[in-house]
Amino acid sequence: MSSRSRHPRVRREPLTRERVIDAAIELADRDGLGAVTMRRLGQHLGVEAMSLYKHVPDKDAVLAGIADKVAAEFTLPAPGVHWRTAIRDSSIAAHAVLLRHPWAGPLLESSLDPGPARLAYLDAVVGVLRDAGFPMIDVAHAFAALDSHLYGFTMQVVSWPFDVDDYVEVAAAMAAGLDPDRHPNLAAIASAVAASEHGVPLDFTFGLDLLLDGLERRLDAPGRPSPPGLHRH
Amino acid sequence: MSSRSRHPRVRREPLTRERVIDAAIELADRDGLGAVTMRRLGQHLGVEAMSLYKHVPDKDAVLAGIADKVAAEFTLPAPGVHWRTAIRDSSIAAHAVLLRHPWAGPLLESSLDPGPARLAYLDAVVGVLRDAGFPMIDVAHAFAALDSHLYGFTMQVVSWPFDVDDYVEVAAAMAAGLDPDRHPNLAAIASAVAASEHGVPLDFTFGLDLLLDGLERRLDAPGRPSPPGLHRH
DNA sequence: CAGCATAGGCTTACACTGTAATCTCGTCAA
DNA sequence: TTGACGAGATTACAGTGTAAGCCTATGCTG
Repeated sequence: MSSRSRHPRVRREPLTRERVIDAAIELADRDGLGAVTMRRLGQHLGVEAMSLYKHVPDKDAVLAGIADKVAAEFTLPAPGVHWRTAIRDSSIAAHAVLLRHPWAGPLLESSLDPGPARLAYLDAVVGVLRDAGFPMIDVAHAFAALDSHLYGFTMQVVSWPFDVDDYVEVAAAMAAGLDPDRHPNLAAIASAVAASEHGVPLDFTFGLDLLLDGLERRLDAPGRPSPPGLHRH
Repeated sequence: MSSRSRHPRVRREPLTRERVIDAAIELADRDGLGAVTMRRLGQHLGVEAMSLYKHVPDKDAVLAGIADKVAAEFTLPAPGVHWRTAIRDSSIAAHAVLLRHPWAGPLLESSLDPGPARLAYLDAVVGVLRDAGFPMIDVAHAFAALDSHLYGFTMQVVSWPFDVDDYVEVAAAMAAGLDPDRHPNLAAIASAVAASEHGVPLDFTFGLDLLLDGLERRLDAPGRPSPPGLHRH
């Protein structure tokens, strides 16, 4: 029986960096990153805004904190599996996480010094590529390309504010709004999407597999300065 | 001689949406997007903040305006050239433009309704892919992948606040700051980069060519549901 | 030429942001 | 019991976007 329970006064759970950051994630998930305000954050925790500063140096620290907590949701590439499978699966999982927290992409990609969770993820992916036998320079290149696809593609999808299921409907509206004389190709693609029942054409794995194919081929044909021919046009 | 010149009173050039947006671009290029403030923008134009609202509905319109003006700097894919060359060149050019305006990437990628310049670019790229003979669904996929790489990669590079030339130096500092026990692979790659004289390893064309290779192969081997085998692991 | 509507700038004001400085008070060690 | 400390509250300030209204030189109309 701690001294706390001896006092009948209702004492709310003490504030913590952890609790602050969790609350911030809730807020961001529910109302968007713009809703994460020191005052609203405090209000969400039943506390004045300035009290947060006892547990967090400033707002940037909150943002870095929630970014790294999202990175902690990433699944590390599985060890002992073919490098391609490991990377493919972890990339898809990371993409799914970023879709759950649509506000996190820019925070993660542009953070100058990554938090521990992101560092762990980076190290694991780089490790898989190294073990696969890629030369160091290719590891750097491959990693940059994979990460670019992850964040670039996710941001693209996220900027669609609509539910993924309404995709066909949105495409129809877009097709109707486009002038077919001025933008014939966009109109064509929009109406093609609108007419299809194929569901959502925004497939993360398309570009991912393109990259992985190229990397695999590069690994099989070493000495070649780049994928077969055609490098400079 | 217009009536204007008859008056000796120094009359500053009248405000314009165009002039507002140009000034905003100057501000953003010089001091970052965060410096683009209605008040500072007005100050830059010798005018009170509220006067801007006579030419622009709100700040979002300014942001959309400067985003599209950046898109207007893109080089459209050249017509009458092999599709791969056209896309490759225009992508590289777009990447260069985004490096000149490091703040523009997120604005362009996440703008809900693109401005005319961006629409023209999108239409041109989609047109090249269509003419190349890609089936419609692949056009959508290919475009998404290429755009993801463009913005994803650019954002990655841009978040490095250092001059590109100091890259080796930065890598050395990073290698020194990393715990080789906790992050052996990152430490290895950082020190490898630091030790090499290969200049900057962040090469936009690496991932780009990976994607283009895959697309080309896909075009040559139709009927195949995806690049050779290995699609699902 | 007289008069007036209007466009294009200015002033003020308000709600909201991050955060520095200070104050209060309950808890715990000596 | 005292005294220090630490967590929360209060107040205050500079800066943000922008709504509402004012003021005046311009240019059109009679």
